[in-house]
Order: sequence, then structure tokens, then C-alpha cells
Amino acid sequence: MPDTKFSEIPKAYNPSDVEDKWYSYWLEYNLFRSEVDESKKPYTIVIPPPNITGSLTMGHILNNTIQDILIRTKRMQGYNACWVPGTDHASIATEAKVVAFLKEKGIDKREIGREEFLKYCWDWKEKYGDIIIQQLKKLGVSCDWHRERFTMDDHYYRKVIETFVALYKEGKIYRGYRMVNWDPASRSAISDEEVVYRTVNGKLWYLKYPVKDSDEFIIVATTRPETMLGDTGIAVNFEDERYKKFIGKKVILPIVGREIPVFTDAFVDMKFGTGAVKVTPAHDINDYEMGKRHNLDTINIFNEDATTNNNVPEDLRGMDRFTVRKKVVEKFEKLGLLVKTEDYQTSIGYSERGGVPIEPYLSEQWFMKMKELSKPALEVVKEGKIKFYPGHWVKTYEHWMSQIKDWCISRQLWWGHRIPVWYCIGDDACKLECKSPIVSVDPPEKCPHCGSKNLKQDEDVLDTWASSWLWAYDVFKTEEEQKYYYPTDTLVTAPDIIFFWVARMIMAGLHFKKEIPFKDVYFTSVIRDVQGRKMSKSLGNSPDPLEVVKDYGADALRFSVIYLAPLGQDVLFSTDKCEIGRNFANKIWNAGRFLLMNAQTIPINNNLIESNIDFSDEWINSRFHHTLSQLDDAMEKFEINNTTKIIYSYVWSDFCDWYIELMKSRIYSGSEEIKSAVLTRALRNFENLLKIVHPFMPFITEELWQLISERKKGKSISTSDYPKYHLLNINLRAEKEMEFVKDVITALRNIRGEMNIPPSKQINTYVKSSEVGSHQVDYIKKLAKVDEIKIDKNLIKPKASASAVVKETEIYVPLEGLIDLDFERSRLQKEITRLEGALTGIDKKLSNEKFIKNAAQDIVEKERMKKKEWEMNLIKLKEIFNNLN
RNA sequence: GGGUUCUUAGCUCAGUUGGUUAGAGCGUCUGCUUGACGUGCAGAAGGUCAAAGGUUCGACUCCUUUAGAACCCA
Repeated sequence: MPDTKFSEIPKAYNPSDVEDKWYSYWLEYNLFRSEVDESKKPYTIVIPPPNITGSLTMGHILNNTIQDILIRTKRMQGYNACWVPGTDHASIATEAKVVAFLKEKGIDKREIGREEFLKYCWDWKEKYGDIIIQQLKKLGVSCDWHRERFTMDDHYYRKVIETFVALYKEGKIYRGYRMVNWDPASRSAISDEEVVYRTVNGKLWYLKYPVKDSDEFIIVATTRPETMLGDTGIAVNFEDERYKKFIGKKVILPIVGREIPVFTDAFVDMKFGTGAVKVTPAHDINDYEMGKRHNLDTINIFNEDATTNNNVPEDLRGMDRFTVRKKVVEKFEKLGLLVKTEDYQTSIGYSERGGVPIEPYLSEQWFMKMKELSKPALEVVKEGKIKFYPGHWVKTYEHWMSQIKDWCISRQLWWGHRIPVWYCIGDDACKLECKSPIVSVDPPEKCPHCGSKNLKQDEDVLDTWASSWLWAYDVFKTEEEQKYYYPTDTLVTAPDIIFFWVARMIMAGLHFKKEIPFKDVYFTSVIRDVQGRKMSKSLGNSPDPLEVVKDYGADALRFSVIYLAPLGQDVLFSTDKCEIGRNFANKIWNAGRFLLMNAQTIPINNNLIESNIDFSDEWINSRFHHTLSQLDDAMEKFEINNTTKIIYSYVWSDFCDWYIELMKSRIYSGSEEIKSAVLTRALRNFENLLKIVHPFMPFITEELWQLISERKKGKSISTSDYPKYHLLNINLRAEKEMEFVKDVITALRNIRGEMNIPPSKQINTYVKSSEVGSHQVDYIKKLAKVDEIKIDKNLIKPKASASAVVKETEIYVPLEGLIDLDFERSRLQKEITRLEGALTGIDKKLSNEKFIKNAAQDIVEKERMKKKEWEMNLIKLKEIFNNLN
């Protein structure tokens, strides 16, 4: 026993005293380090790399706590546990931040040029890049920090480029002039997945287009009147009687004066608007398709920043899209061509990062063919080779995978992996072949066709996800490591990146490594505030996790968040809910404090660990192994939330409420040998308790583990052996005995409570039985505050007593002068009524032939047993009731 | 418009392949300076399991419909 004085152990657990101390200790002794070791089975997790732009959110807390629970458990269970941390360069998000930062200083990125701009980006990364990572350490996560990676590390960068080149050579990457989602704020293309749709209150404008050589008009309805400047046709449905006479005619485009044809296309919905649709092939994906079908001109009216270009009339040039909208509507109004304006609810795509409405925009981009890659990736999930938790995500995944489109991977940005493609801009010697791009991992010296050294690299960088989809294996640098650690075991991630990241990692893993990247995917809950709103910076409803750690402790935060987060459901979180974890930590602390206090005076003697065992020892051991079995089961099924409930109930109800309370009678009044035996055993039980709590609450368990016994330098609970479940420890007899004792004590407490007997007042008790052992009697006396117990199977009910029937055993508490007979009568009557109701139900069942015939035999048997016991109890209660005097 | 999920005590949620006259934590009420803990202890109250049908000997659990909520996709 370490010579910590009891008086030195504070009454309440104070997390700030211990957290930093133990985190540095763990790092000092490299306890989270993992290296290839063929003699051990690896258990591997790669962290979902947080953005270098962000700071720690409650989402990170939940996500990383789950990973830490898994990895710590496996580490203690003897696996070579490897958790690889790292960060993501987040191309578009970081570039936006740096651009904004420069803007404040009055610098435009185009002025300073690419190289200079990238220096600023790297500065940013150095300064802010590992904020989240540092914050995570406060949470106690057990990552192998020697393995920290960044998606733009030299090694990783090269892997990304090599992957591009390989896929290009396989014909899976191509360049094309296509309509893409354009973010005018960052002046870059983005992928379909980066577009978020929002319902907004817009308007529907009805515009009149004069028909050429006629007095008639065609009226079109549009939500984006400004795009009329690029209209090159009017489409109607072939079956629409209203417009048959116009088909093949031309209309004069107002303001512009261009003549555009009226044609039919099945795409047109007769019921929408007026049934006539203005067609702008350069600025709408559906119009683009129609334009292709009908050979319409494609007139782009916007610059890259969505201001109008020279393809619109002079007085409307250089305006942003919203200004020009106003101007166009004004002009229509002046011309008498605006029929009406209606309020209209519409869904508009916004750039997730840029925050502005995306513009469908024609441009030259790089694409990845996805069909072939997606097929095996869909299979492994459908077949269950990769399991999702909760399983319903499989359907979402299937849906997306089976209608996957080619992936636009180029971004018109500078921060990121620059596309490894060069173009010959050559000289006179250029040949036709020089037009084809040169794709190469290392910069080519000259054009392979004409020999010119005048080459220019593609300006664009790759989509961030085209780097992070390699994360599951390229975080491991050597072949040896990849072979040992890959496939990884579990991925824990937020469901909103199932397509961005999870799906693509599966594709990459299967394609390049011929193996799944992970076996299990755990999709975390979404953390919301108590009103159910998503946590966001703009709402200010997102607590700073580090503040919470300061106020409640890291262990409390971890435990609370998991306790509140059921699989597959949102969590309504508020800081004060961390009281659950804080109180729990304090409970554990005080259980430890109690044992340590007694260890000051009672010698620990391991020779006595198997001596003086009674049913309470057998019971707690049995309960512990039940708990282990439940824990194993829940972990297996990734019911992480459930594990906290299992642990909570064991620690609080079994260990503290009963085991510790029971042990007091022996510790305070037993012989020296009994005291020693009981306490020695209790400390061992407590150590086991600490071990199963440790993955959830690493700091407090380490502190107590170090306190309850002298440990060698470098020893830690985090690398101790996790207790193993053994069926042999389940002791049904002890459990039954314990159950009886608990029931008697509860019944007596109930009587005390209802009869208003002050706790200070001792009572006497009579038990009509022959089977209660003396060891049980001691416990009942102590916990129910009973002075004297008389046990006799023939005893006669004493006068003026309160009573109860527990497991067919009658219990009496004589209360001469204290008892209110009417009250006792109503108390008994309540129980009688309850039992009668229950028995009616059971009788109905048992007298039903079909039940006897159809129900499983053990169910019927169970019902019969219940009936027997309840009938017995009822008879006794009625007898007591009738003889009450 | 299509898909997924959810609706159980005042609140937040459990409830395992249908078989306990429905469980926990918080909150509420009553009592407690009991020698670990008031961040605690003991006791109690509180639910026609969203609604209506159906399957079944038996439905919180399975099916259908309806109402409401959330999310994803278009």
C-alpha cells in the first residue's frame, strides 16, 4: 500500500489535479506506440482527419471518445492497438480562410501569385493546423502520436499524385468540357456532394417574349430572369395545344433582340408555369441537355465570378448576377413585357464551403469514371464484408452507389495536390500529338513529341477527397506496415461524409489494395442542442469542449457524451448534462477513497484472498462476470452507448450500493483475519472495476489504479490486462441468496419509510422461516437498521406489527404504539390488489388451452412458477390482513 | 417528389428473435449531518407504449393505414 494518507485524498474528485499529469506520463513511456509485431494481432483505427481550419467541436468529442474506447479496450485485451492520428489540408476550406485573411491585409491572391500564396497557406497550417489535435490530447485520446500524418506530407502527396497517374493510365481519369457546379466565390468547380440544397422563398417571374412576324407573345415563367440574356430557344411540350401554332416559329428575345426558335421537347412539364420554357443551355443542366438535343447555341453570359460578360448588351455588363436580375426585371417592366410576379418556394443549391448559390457553369474539368470503381465497393457492403452500424446506412449507401456519376476532381484552387499534367505550349516544331496532355508523377523535362521544353503544368489542384480516400493505407509508409496494419479494423465517422469519404475509401481500398479498408464502420450520432438544433458557430449554441473539460473534467465529458448518444440517433446535448459523468466519477472516486481509508489500518494480505468467502463475495464476483459478458456482447455489436449503462449500473448499484455497504459489517466488526480478507478481496475487485471503466474514463481510473497499489515506473492501467469473462464465476445460488437479502432489506426500508420511522430509531424484526443464515442476518441488521431479528418457522404474528411477504417468507415489524392500523391495512390492501390483478392475468393465460398448446414449454413453466409464488404471497398477505390487530 | 429514421413516465432515452400486469438517469415529493460520497443515502409518486385497424393463444415488439418530427437524395 502506498503511504498516501487518507486525509490527503480529497473528498471530491478533482480532475484538473490528475489529467495533465497522467497524459504526460502515458506519452513519456510511449504507451500508445504501436510497431509492427508479428507475434501480436493488430487492431487498427485511422482517425477521420480533422480539417486544419477547424477547432474542436462536440462532434469531435463524441467521435474520438468512441475511437478511444475501442482502441483502449483492445490494447488492454492484448491486441497491438494502433490509432493513427492526422489532419486534412481541406483544400477549399483552407484556401477560403487564407484568402479572407489576406483580404483583410488588402492582398489579393492573384496579385501575389501562386508560390507566394502557398507560403501563406503553409504558414496557416503551421500556426493553426494542429489546434484540434492538441485539443484532443486534453480529452485523453490514446493515438500513436509518432504516426501523425498530414494529407500534404511529402510522402502522402506523392502517393496522391501517383494515384492520379495510375488511374489516368487505366483510362479512369479524363478531361472534359462539361457543366459543373461552380462556386463563384472561390471561382472553382465543386463536386455534386459539396452542393447543399436549401429551400428559399423566391419569386417566379412571368415574362412575355414577342413572336416574330406576329402580334402574339409566348409567356414563360422563370425563377432566374437574368439568364434570359443567354436564352437560345423556347421549349414546349409536343402535346400542349396552347403552343402548337408556334412550333417552328421564332421569338424575338427582348432586350437582346436575338431570334430564337420555338421547339418541342418531352422534358417540358405542361403543368409548370405557363407550359413554355425558356432555354439557357449555358446555365442550366436541363437546358444544356435540351440544347444538345436540338442543336441550340450555347451562350455563356457569366465570368468566373458570376458577373456578366461581354455576351450581354453593353449596359448590363460587369454586374453580378443578382444586380443584373433586378435590371432585367426593370427592363421587362418598362417594355410592358412583365406579366406578373409570384412568390415561389424553391430549392437552391449552395456551395457548402463558399456559402453562395452555385452556378451551373460550363468549363474544362478533370473527371473520374466511377461506375467500375463503385461496383465492388457496393458488393462488399451488400455482402456484409464491411458492416455498417447502424445497419440502415447500407440502404443509403446502396442508393448512392447504384446511381453514381462521374466525379469532378479538379478544383480551380492553389492549395492542394496540383494535378500532375503538363501541356506542351511548344513552338514551331509542334506536332498534332503535342495537344495531348503529358501525365507524369515527376515533372517532364520536355515534350515527348516535339522535344520542346516549353511546358506548362495544369493550374488546378485535386479535390480534397481525392487525397483523403487513400487515408486508410497510405498513412502507413512502408509495404511491411501496410501489410501488417491494413485492412484496418474500425472506422468511426459522422454519417454526413458517407459519400465523400467512406464510400471513396472503400473504392480506393478495393481497387488499389484489393482489400476492404476496414471491417466495421460506426456512424456516430449528430450532436444537437437541447432544442434539437444542429450545433453551429452562427447560432452560438456550440459549447467549447475545452471549457467543459475545465468545468467537469475530461472523464466526465467523455462518459456523459457516450451515455447520451444512442446508436443512430441524435443527441440533445447541453453542458449541464455532464453532471452525469461528473457525479459518476465522484462516485468511483469515493469508492476508492473508502477502500484506501480502510487500508490505512487494515493490512492487505494476498494469502487471505480466498478465505472467509461468503455469499456476498460470490455474488459480486458473479455480478462482475455478468457485467463482463454483457460488455463483451455490447462491444461486439457496437452498442457503445449501452456499455456505459452496463458499467454505470454495475459500479453504482452493485458495487457501491450493495457490495460496499455489505462489506462494512465485516470490516467494522469482523476479526482481524476477516477484515484483511474482505479488504484485500475488495481492492482486487475494485481494480477489476477500474479496468473496465478505464477505456471510458482513462484519467480517474489511472489515478486510482496507481493509488491502490505500488506500481513500477512506466506501469499503467492502460496497458494492464483486461478482465476476461468466465462462465464458472456465475454463481446462481449466491445471486439467489443475495436477492433474498436485498428484498428483505428493501421491504424493511419500505416499512420504515411508509410508517415514518426515523432512521435513527432501531426496530426489531421477526422472520417466519428456517432458512435464513446468520451471515445473512448480520447484513439485514446493518442495512435495515434492525436491532434484533427473531427467526422461527413457527412463529406467530406479533401484535401491532407492520408486515411484508418476500419470496413466500413473512416478515413482521412490531410497532407497538407506533403503528396506525388503518394505514397498515391500506398499505397491505395496495399490495393485495396488485397481486390479484397480476394473478388474474396469469390465470387467464394458463386456463387458455391454446396458450398451453402453442407457447414454448419453458414459457408455460415460467408462468406456472410465477403463479405459484404469487398465490402463496397472496394467501399470506390476506391472512395477515384479516388478522391485523 | 423518392428514401431513411423516429414517436414509450414531466424531460432524455432503454426495452435483445412477440411471452415481466413496461425499465434507467434527470426532475418531482417525503425522510436523512448512518464513520466513502449531499457531485450523497433511503423511500415514494408518475406511463391506456402517437392513433386506428390487422396477424396471433398472446403485440411496446410483426403487418397496413393515418398523424406528427428529423435527416438524406433529387
